[in-house]
Amino acid sequence: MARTQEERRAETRALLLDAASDLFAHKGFHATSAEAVAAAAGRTTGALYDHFGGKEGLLVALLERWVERRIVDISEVIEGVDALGDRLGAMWEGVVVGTNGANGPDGADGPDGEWLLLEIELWLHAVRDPELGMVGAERFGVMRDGLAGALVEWAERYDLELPAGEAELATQLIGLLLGAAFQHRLDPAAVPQAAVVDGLQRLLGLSAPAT
Amino acid sequence: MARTQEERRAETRALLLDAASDLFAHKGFHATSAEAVAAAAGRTTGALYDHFGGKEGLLVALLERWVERRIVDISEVIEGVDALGDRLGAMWEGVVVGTNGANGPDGADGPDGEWLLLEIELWLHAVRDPELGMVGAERFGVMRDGLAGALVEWAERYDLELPAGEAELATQLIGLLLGAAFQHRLDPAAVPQAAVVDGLQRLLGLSAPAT
DNA sequence: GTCTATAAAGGGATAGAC
DNA sequence: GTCTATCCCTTTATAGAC
Repeated sequence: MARTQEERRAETRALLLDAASDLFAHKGFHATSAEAVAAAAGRTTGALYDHFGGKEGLLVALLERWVERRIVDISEVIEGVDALGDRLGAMWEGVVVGTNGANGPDGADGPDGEWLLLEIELWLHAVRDPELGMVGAERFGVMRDGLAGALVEWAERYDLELPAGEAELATQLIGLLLGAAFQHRLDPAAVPQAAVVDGLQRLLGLSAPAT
Repeated sequence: MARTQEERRAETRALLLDAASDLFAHKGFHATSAEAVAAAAGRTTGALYDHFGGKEGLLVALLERWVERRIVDISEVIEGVDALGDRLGAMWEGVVVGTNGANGPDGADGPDGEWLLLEIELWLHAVRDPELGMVGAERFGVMRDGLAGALVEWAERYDLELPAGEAELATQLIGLLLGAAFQHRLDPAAVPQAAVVDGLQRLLGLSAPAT
């Protein structure tokens, strides 16, 4: 019954990270107090300092986790292409409605697009701090590589010719997804899913040629 | 010689706004103290509170200014199209290397891409606060409309057919520009100008068709 | 209209109890 | 391993001088 110390410690760590993930996304790093994070996690600041050494440590841990997250999803989507439009649509849904890592062992949470919020929050910190910047650069590198690889496989399987190098294409697709999500968040009606999917297809050279 | 009170007041206001623009971009809103803004502007907090009522007021003022900025540039660029690639390249340069409003009457400043930093910083605040969110939505609406109008003119003048509605195209072009800039900031080498211009052209239906 | 001095609050970090 | 209590610093905001 009684879990080991190690299990309990791991759980506390996870709870703190998830709480921080939520709060940093919704309120921002500086506007979130260490105590608020601890409280949201059902722990106290003592535990937080023991695990992460401070608020900054929490941010670094999130950044490291950041590198791994959502990469699988974004390239998996391309994989089994039946109707490309549907798949690209799902990809877009994932970006817009995406939750961050807060959905731990215990299931659903974070219905809104908090993924994007955390993404931007972490990006800002990565850009402002050279140390963290390298981590951020790595993250996007991994994302691009993953998507680029998926594009190559996809092109081979269906014997299609990519309109540009796969690395360049990956950069553009991710760019459009992010930039569209950016606008969508402020004004969803102005960025319908069809517009995004349409743009992605055009980038892939799949548009219906003009009349 | 002695300027009127009104002139001096306007100058103080401008100095404070420019200083806030810089600091909010580079350090973030919450990490910047009101006193730091005042000091950077060569004034004191007393003046700041008199003009803006507090740090929050400074943010709101910046957001309002935000709506107007950079819109002209982004659509002007499309206007006199000789070599489209060059123009799109200039557009990209403007986004990446762009300074914010800190280049007041006195000339050059802000060599790096602080425009993007402020853009993201303000976006985050706009997204988190419904009140500010409407201002942000307006900003992007105006940007899109401006670019959409320019696209229509451009298509008519050169008798080209746009591959999608001008509103949709504007959304996509701005999206790609932002998303690419986003990646570029963390890893410039991974996002060469050619890749961005190439993507923009493909979105405009101007790519060399696949073999 | 702007500055100086100060009050009041909030948050990060630590030490020691349990 | 986690919690409680506390110290100290920073920051916001104001009140009154110039």
